[in-house]
Amino acid sequence: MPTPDPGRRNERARRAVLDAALGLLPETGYADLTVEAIAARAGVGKQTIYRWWRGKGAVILDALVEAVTAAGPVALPDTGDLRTDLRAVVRSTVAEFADSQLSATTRALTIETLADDALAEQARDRLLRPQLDAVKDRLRAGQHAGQVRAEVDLDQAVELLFGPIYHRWLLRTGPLTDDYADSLVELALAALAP
Amino acid sequence: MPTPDPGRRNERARRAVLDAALGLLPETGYADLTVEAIAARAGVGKQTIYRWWRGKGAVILDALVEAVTAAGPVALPDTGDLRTDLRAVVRSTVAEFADSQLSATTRALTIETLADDALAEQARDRLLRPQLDAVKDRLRAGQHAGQVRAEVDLDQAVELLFGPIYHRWLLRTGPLTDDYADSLVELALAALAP
Amino acid sequence: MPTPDPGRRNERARRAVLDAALGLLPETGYADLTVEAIAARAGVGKQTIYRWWRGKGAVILDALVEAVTAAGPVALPDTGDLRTDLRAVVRSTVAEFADSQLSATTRALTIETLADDALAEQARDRLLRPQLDAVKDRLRAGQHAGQVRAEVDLDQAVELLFGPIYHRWLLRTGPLTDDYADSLVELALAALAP
Amino acid sequence: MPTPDPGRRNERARRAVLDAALGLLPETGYADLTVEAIAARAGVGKQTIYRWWRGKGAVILDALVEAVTAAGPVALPDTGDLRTDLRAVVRSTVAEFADSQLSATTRALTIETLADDALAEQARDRLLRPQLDAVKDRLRAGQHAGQVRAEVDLDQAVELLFGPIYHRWLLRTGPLTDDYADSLVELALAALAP
DNA sequence: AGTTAAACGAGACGGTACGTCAGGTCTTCGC
DNA sequence: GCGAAGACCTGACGTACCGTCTCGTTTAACT
Repeated sequence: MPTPDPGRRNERARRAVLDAALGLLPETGYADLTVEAIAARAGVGKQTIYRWWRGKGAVILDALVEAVTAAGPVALPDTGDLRTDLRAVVRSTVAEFADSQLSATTRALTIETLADDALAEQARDRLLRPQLDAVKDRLRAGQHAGQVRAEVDLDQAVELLFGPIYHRWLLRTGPLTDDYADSLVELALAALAP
Repeated sequence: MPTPDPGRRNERARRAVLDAALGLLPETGYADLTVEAIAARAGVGKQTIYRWWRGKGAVILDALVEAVTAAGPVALPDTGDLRTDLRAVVRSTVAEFADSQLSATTRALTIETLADDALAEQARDRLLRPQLDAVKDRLRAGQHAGQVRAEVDLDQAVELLFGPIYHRWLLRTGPLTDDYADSLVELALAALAP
Repeated sequence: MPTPDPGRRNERARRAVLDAALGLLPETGYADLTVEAIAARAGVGKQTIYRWWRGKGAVILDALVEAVTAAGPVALPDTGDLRTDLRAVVRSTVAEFADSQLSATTRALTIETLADDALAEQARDRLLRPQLDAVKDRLRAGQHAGQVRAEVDLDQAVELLFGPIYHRWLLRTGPLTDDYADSLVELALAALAP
Repeated sequence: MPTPDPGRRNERARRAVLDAALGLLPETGYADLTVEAIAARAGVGKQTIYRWWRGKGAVILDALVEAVTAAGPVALPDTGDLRTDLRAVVRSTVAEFADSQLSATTRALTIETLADDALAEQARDRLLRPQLDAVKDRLRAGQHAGQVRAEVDLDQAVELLFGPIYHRWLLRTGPLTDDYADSLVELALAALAP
């Protein structure tokens, strides 16, 4: 089965599949989402899906990447005040996890990610990395400005900011509110500041 | 067909199911684990599983709770030095996530947890809470000893310690080593110290 | 996959499948008959069909055998006059092939028979043999009565009577009427008579 | 999209398709023969097959007609001795059905013929009729020579000769040997002779 | 000790979705 | 504009498990 020729790919079919997948996700939930349903909704043969994707996980990932990249490049505001900027990004991240609609999507992808290493890599590099890198860049600027200790590993700093959110989201150990976001930023700043 | 009588439950069957589940998990991976396979391996009728559990997720959860509880009550050392004690617990947690065998189990439970709220609660309360509470207790002691700021929310403090590990584990963004554990503790201590 | 235990077989499901198959056959034609449709019509899972039969051919065969056996044992009249008796059986056979309903069934089975040796054997032994043997018995009686030459091979005699019908049916080279049946009997008798 | 212009037809493609079909037939058996496989083997697009033929049945038929007509016009020997001449043709027909290679082809065509009336006509007229007519001609000569009763319907006579062979072949009720052919001729002659 | 009702093993059942295969149509090139 | 190549939609294939439902067969509590 020689890989199919991407040059001959039907763009309409591709779009229809991605749209159908994104549309079905909140309706049925990820666990009950089936390739068959995506194909039906998209008006596409199942084979057309299996020709271009490895399964529903890959479809969802592509759909999300598409949706995110369509939103344009990620960039953090740099008001000069690190606290303000971090509050903005952490608040919006917390809100994203709190939103049941968006959260469903994240949940879907996380499940698939846990079961498929190749997919996990893709999700990390194509979806999350740009987000995380943007934060990292802002922190680097803060480092140059003397608001973050020079010896801090910025990757760890990013994880310090977002890891607790994942923890609370996965374990449902507390509310995901703006207040929570703010106090999280305070803790993180305390850890990073000179 | 009301709830079956737990008094008449066959202990041997229960054990066989839990053992079979735990045994199959690393062999097939969680996604490919089936109730049918568990029943076959356990030499048990499928109905016996469905009589006592809601599905494979519930079986796995029970199996893990059993395994953990067998290990005895959780308690953190209190050497008086907070840094030392936290290093110990964070190192061991990181090691647990790094171990591919144990990690598979965690992965399994996380997947099920993401797809089933009731199960998530159970997992949180019966499996994780004891762990987290132990750490929280140690931090409270530190607070009394003046090593942790009084106004710090200890739940958040715990999340600050373990959240980054989840982040790194889920996203595979870096190595899970003792060094990493130590520097994580440093960051956290910086955040918590007066 | 050790053969399933026939003792546990569900008779209702068996009947439903056979009835559905027989009912669908004239509606869709054999070529367009699908296992899926049989299962749906019978209100049965596909697996239940595949558990007990090798495919649609085997189902149809069973259905026909059942239908034929239900009609009771085959026996030719023996009026003493061989010509009369043969005319009766040949006429009815010709009529059977002429009838588009019955013919569809025969056609179905013949197709499957041509593509599956094991099925061919079954069809021959369970469906046709009784018919042919009955004729053979009648011819043997004629032989004893001196109406058929002693040295004639009775199997060949039977083939001489029915072979031409198959020929005309397969090749559609002429009408299948009572007149045809009668003149066929005349030819055959001329061949067999002393 | 009316019928394509036969003038522009690519002869090489036509030949390749027919050869591929004939070559694949004994390898895969008729039931498992696919248009896709024929196209692949012939190095031809599927559409090229569907443009010129209605399906695999039509391809096979054309291939066989081609093969037979290539062998030149059919003619029966007329040695003056009807028995001798019939033995020759019946023996060769029996041998043809006995040969597993040739038989596969006949089987293929018979299946298709049973499922497609239009094809059945074509097969009868273009493939079989010449054969049967040749025998009929020889019988007519015998009739003129007084070896066959005048009132015998020659079409039926032909069927009397070949029908039993079909019967035995379809039902696998006995061997297809020269001896069988000879005794079949004897029976037929007994039926036809004055 | 004998009775009886439940849990048990086994596995057939009606279903749903899987991932594959081929059918027949449509589209894109190159000649 | 035919022909090659092959992607497309369709729909059946045969398989794997689901969770439910009988079946006898233990097994353990109550006569």
